[in-house]
Parts: sequence; structure tokens; C-alpha cells
Amino acid sequence: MLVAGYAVEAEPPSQFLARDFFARDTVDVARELLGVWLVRSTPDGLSGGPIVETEAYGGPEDGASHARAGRTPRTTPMFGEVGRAYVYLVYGMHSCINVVAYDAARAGAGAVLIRALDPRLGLDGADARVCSGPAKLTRALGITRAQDGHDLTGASDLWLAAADGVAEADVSSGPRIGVAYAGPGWVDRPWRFWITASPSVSRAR
DNA sequence: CGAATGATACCCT
DNA sequence: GGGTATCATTCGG
Repeated sequence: MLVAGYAVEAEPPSQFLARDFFARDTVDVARELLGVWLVRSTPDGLSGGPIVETEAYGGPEDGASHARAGRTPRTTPMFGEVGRAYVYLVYGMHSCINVVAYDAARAGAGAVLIRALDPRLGLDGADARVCSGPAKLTRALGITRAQDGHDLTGASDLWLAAADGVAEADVSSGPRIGVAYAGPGWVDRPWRFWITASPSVSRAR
């Protein structure tokens, strides 16, 4: 099927991600989540697509991470079971979704912010950029804090689905966005990953 | 460039 | 307990 020049799939990939996928270094998980599908099921049907941009956030040691203040009511999911969602509200109006991921032997918390995805499923008629930003994709998929703590590794109304890996040659990395408040040494870490040629990656206006 | 918009963390009493 | 600065963003002017 072709909509507005873009290939639109009828079905998402059928394979879930194992819990172990998320039980390793957060930066590795951020890189490996590129290409993985985020899929949403609502009364309106299925929507989602492959992730094209991510950012890694560490535990209390990471000056850019929400976990930098330690475990609080809001950040509790970041310290909990990997493979679950950490959804927070920012600027009073935008929801952002992370996947909890960290190597428990090296860090006590961590998560990967999903910054953009390719709107391949559902969202028919929508333009290519409706999911080109962390708050835009949650709005497009109907994700709110109601999904905070939600398990993303199995059948439900929101999950991650494995797909073909993305070649190293097609991936770029650079500093995380919007973390100027973090101390020196944390601002410039290249912990943001994106698919270089994707038209769905977020960009500064 | 700056407003929108409200939960949160952290300070003080 | 209460006041307030801050914010992993987005959009219009």
C-alpha cells in the first residue's frame, strides 16, 4: 500500500523483544533500538512504526538524567524492571516515553528516550513528520502517563516489536538534545542515535 | 523569540 | 505545609 508516496504496512512485526535485550548498557540499548517497532493498539486500530531516533540516559551519576536526583516518585520506573516504560510530562503539556534499560552490574538506573519513529502503520494520511519528536510521537500514538510503568515486552496495547537491524553505516550519533543544564562532561556525550537518512528524525526549527 | 501549561523538586517557615 | 524555579518540547510570530 502506498500513501502520499510512503510505503504503509498492514501489520507490525510479530516478534516481541526479550527482557534481556534491555538488561545491558543503556547506550548500547539506545543504539540497538533503532529499527525496532513501537506499536500502539487502541479502539481506533494499530499505529506505530520503526524507531529512528533515541537518546540514552543513565542513573544518578548522569547529570542530564532525570535519575540524577536519585529515586523519586516520578523517576521510580527508571530504577525498576527493565523493558518497562517511563513516561513523564514535560513543559506542562508534553508526554515523552522512555524504555527502562540498564546493566544492573554497572548502574542502578537508566532509560532510553524514544525521540522519533517512522509513521509506517496506521496514521494513514498523516505526513511523514507526525512522529518526528519525542512529544509528537506520543501525541500521535495516544501515549500519556497512563502508560507509565507499562511492560513493553509482551502482548498489550503498547509494545516493542523486533525487526531487521540497522547497519552501522546508516547510523549517526551526537550530543543529546535539550540537556544544557547538565554539568560539564555530560552535555557533549554522543548518546543520541539516529538513522542518518530518515525523514522522520527530529530537527531544530 | 517567547508563550503555553502543570507536575515536580527543593527551599524555607 | 507552602512558595517558586525549572523543565529530556513544540509552535506561531
